[in-house]
Amino acid sequence: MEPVLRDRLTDALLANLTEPQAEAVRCTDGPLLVLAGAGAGKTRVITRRAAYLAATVTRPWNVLAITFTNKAANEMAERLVAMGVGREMTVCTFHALCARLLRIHHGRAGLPRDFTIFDVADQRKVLKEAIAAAGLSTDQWSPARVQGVISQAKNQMLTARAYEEGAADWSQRTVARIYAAYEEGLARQHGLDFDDLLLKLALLLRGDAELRGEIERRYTHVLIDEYQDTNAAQYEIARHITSKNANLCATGDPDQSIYGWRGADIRNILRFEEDFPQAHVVRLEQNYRSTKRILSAASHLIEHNVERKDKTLWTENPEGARVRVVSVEDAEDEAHFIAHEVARYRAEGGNLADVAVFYRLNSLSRTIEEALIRAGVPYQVARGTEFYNRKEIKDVLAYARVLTNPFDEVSLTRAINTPARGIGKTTIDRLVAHAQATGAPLHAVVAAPEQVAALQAAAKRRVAGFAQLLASLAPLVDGRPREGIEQLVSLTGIQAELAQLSAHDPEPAQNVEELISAASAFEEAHPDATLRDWLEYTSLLGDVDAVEEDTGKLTLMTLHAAKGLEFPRVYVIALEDGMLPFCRQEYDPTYDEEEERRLCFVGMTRAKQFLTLSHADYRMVRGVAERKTRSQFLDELPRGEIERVDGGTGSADKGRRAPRNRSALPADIERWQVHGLVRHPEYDLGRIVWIRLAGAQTRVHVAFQCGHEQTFLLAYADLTRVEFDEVD
DNA sequence: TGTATTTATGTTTTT
DNA sequence: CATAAATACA
Repeated sequence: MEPVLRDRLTDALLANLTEPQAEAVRCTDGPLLVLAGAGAGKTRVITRRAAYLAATVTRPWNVLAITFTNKAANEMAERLVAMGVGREMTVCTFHALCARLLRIHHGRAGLPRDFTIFDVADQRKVLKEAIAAAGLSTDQWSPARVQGVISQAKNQMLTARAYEEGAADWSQRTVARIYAAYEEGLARQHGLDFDDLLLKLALLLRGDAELRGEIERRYTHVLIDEYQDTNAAQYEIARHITSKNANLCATGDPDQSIYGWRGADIRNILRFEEDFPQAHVVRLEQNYRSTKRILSAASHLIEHNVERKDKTLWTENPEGARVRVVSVEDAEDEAHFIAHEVARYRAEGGNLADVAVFYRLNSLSRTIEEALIRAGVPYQVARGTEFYNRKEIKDVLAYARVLTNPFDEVSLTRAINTPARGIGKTTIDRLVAHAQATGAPLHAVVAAPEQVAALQAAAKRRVAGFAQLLASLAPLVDGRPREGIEQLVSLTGIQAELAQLSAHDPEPAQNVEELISAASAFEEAHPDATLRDWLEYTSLLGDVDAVEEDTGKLTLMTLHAAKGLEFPRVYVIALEDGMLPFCRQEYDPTYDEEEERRLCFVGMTRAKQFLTLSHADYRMVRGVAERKTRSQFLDELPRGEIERVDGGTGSADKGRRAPRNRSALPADIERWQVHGLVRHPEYDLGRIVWIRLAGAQTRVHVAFQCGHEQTFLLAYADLTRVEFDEVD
């Protein structure tokens, strides 16, 4: 770059920054920790810093910037282009970086070239097989739970072997067996799960000094955003790729650490100065986002955390309106209140893109969505992965995946009978059995069904037909994404089937069309990408990545997804005990009150102008109305900044709400016992076989005299207890 | 074999 | 409530 041009660029990059911000941009040598409070302009600073590095001490391709979401990466990359830095800088998430490096260095990592990334559903299938293979039952070993344990282990850098060595009791030793079988299943299918991406790269770097050197020469300067949410594997990767240059810039905020449940270790950021004794630390504590009142409310809340580095956010922004705490009777009223207020805002000329609703649980969006539809308010939900979980989309992608990686049995067994071509469970079981017996990969058995003695002639013919279809589709994976998907949809017969279905249900066909558009859009953004590349891209997509800007729509998302975003008008709903802070049971061992508080803090600090917090007296949870008390967090807010609002009761149209006193446990619940007698209007007398006490979820299993047996949700069941002396 | 219906069962949050 | 698995039926 010409010196004159360069000076002009660096001047521009330092313009309009406060002194600490400019310091974070200018400090190019050695480790740097930027402790940036919420709304302190962190994104702006790191983007400028990346550009500044590229303009002064190094070249764009020597800079690696790691963000938390793909969306953040794309936005940063775009801004860099606008600043004249070009597209050569590496800006991506940890997971994308790992996928890329493992792909390039698959040989050194001991991975097959064609490995694919398994999503949670695929993982679940492999895990179920692993549980069966270990001779265990899924009743006792819930796949969901084991999946969680294995994921946690991988995040802590524990391989199956290491986990087994550390197993302290019988239960852990059993999980170790399942873990080992699961790894075997994944390896056989050439699959990596999300956690593997991090784990495998960390292990590769740990044992390969040459590769470390190579990467360090390539990336002389590394930036990692949201450092407070890195886990052990990410931490190790970060250390490995920066140990020599030590040009690591970590940015983050301990008060916004909200991924502890996923293995994120807040200590990674807290010990940065120990890891790098020569580290320079910059604190950004001036908030440019929120009004004084919003900031004050959020600050008061977070100060209730005990394990916390002291930090005081301040702002020169106006005082603003008070933070509202809205009380309503139930979720319908809450939704009605928000929908109508937003509709009014829109009618008065407001832009819906200014408005966001945050909640702790995805399931809470439904009531809000219904109210918004009724009020005619357009909205988008940050749930990108949901699209890719639809049956018809998975069907199409199963083909793409099996073509990319023939060893992928999850996709192979899905594609083999979609659309239905008479290859059912029995046939598949026989193919699998043959593969197991001979040790041949399943795809090879499918390609040569005539060798499977157990198969009937007709079945052999059908399987051979499918194998032929696959072979004819094979070239598509190295072609263009859009054309590949189009060909695939048409040649497999999926298109024809969906077209036929369209009269009854047009959605699947539309979704497939949307998938083709998505492939098309990717193609435009990445002119030389193949179907294979697109597949990898889709498997790394997250929920927030689907959020579009300037759509003129209101945005709904979880509090977790909201991190890093900002909106002029924010609603945080369901601030109730057990919802936010969220807690499944009294004795929930994973409960972390401080993390829940940080989550609430993150939500509140997204708001620029107006912040509304709401709570309801009743809320339906899993189909049962539950009495709720207001969240303790509401009582931790400063009285002076709060305005209490009665959201009105019964304002919503609750037409089909059950009028009877359903969902109440019988008053004499403590006298119900096993072997006790009960009466039911239909089945009459019965004896209680077992009782599972679980609050509103309490279930009883009754064996009736008539021979009928049934489990009841006690709150709903029309059962009455019968004393012995009432019986004839 | 494939589809429709019933029934059991379970849970945050995400790359 | 919502989904997945199990079962009944065409």
